[in-house]
Amino acid sequence: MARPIASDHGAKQGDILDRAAELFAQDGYASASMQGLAVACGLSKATLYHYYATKDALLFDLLDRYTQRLLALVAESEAAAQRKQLNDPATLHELIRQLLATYERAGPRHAVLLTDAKQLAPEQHALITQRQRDLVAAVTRLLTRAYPERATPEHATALTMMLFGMVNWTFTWLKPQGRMSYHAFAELVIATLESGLQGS
Amino acid sequence: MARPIASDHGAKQGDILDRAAELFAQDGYASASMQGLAVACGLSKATLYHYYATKDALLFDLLDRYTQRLLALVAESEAAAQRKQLNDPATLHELIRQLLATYERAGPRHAVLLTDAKQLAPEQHALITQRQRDLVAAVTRLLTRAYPERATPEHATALTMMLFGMVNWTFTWLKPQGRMSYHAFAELVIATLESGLQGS
DNA sequence: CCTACCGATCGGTAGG
DNA sequence: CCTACCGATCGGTAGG
Repeated sequence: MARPIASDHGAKQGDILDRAAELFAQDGYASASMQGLAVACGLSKATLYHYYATKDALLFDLLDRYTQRLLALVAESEAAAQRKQLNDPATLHELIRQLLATYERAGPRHAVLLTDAKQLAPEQHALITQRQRDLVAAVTRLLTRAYPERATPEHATALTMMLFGMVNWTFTWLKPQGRMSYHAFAELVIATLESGLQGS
Repeated sequence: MARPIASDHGAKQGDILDRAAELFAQDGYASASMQGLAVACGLSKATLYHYYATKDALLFDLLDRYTQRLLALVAESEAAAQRKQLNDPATLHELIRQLLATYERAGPRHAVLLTDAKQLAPEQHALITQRQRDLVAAVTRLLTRAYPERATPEHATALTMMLFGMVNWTFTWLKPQGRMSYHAFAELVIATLESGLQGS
């Protein structure tokens, strides 16, 4: 009978991914060494290689899980909006709040997604890119329903990318425990979508 | 008597920086090799090292020049606005058009600035970071004058970063020669700042 | 402007 | 025979 996998195998992988996200976000994937990651995890390099066969496999698992989580947020937000019987604009606003709440806890992962996905092998890179396209398509759908007059077929994608810009750019400047909270910033984004920056 | 510097020394440096921006943007600074850059430039590696003493010095020159250019845009836009006797919102809109027109031709440089500045030595990194802070401060000033009711002291920085998000994020999706032009996108950003996404 | 080559360090794997 | 791990070192390649 084969010996079962240690019960904390998955938990240790999760620990490694947390450390890797921090290290890769700080130094860049290519510059970060597996030796450095092993030390950060309190493991020997050989033990680290027990959990991930290659450095690439580690990066892929990190981005695979994270992009799946982001896609799941869309479904969750739509479900929550239906439960609360929200209208279309309110459903989009709910997703914006959920996205920023996620970014608040996933800053390093988001930085790695944006800067290091291109370091993956072409096939793996394509899979992650497709996930991001699916996310954009889902948000475009919500935004088209929320603001049908402005989000014409001609402009819907550009407006979606404008929204992703506002929200995703936070990884460069917004910090948990900073003066401006992620929650307050979400409301600022929503208010700007609603009526722009002119005084009321 | 010291041998004079070749008259095309500066021009060749410019060529190298153009190729380096493309290569670094594509592969990442750490993963791109000086050998690969030399080949892309049609030079031997030794000749490349004639123009830049180290790989770091090349990256620094690239980002030093580019951030200086971005800062100069603010001064130029303000001068142009004064010449045309534009009001405060129109002055900010002029800068948004100028920024996007610059990004249209500097896509690779912008990608390198956003992803690889952290690879510089701490002192050089600090200088580039300060340039970006100066740029943010200048835009915050324009935005506060343009939209004084919304851009309160409490919210001005966050709104500025929201604007930078919309505009800077283009490096991930907007392409010269694509369906949506940089000029059209600038107008979309301006319209959103003016009145949001609700139908008029 | 080239070929030849260095000291250092990388990702990944061996035996036990 | 398995797993979970260690100390040591491999071949290959980077910047210079």
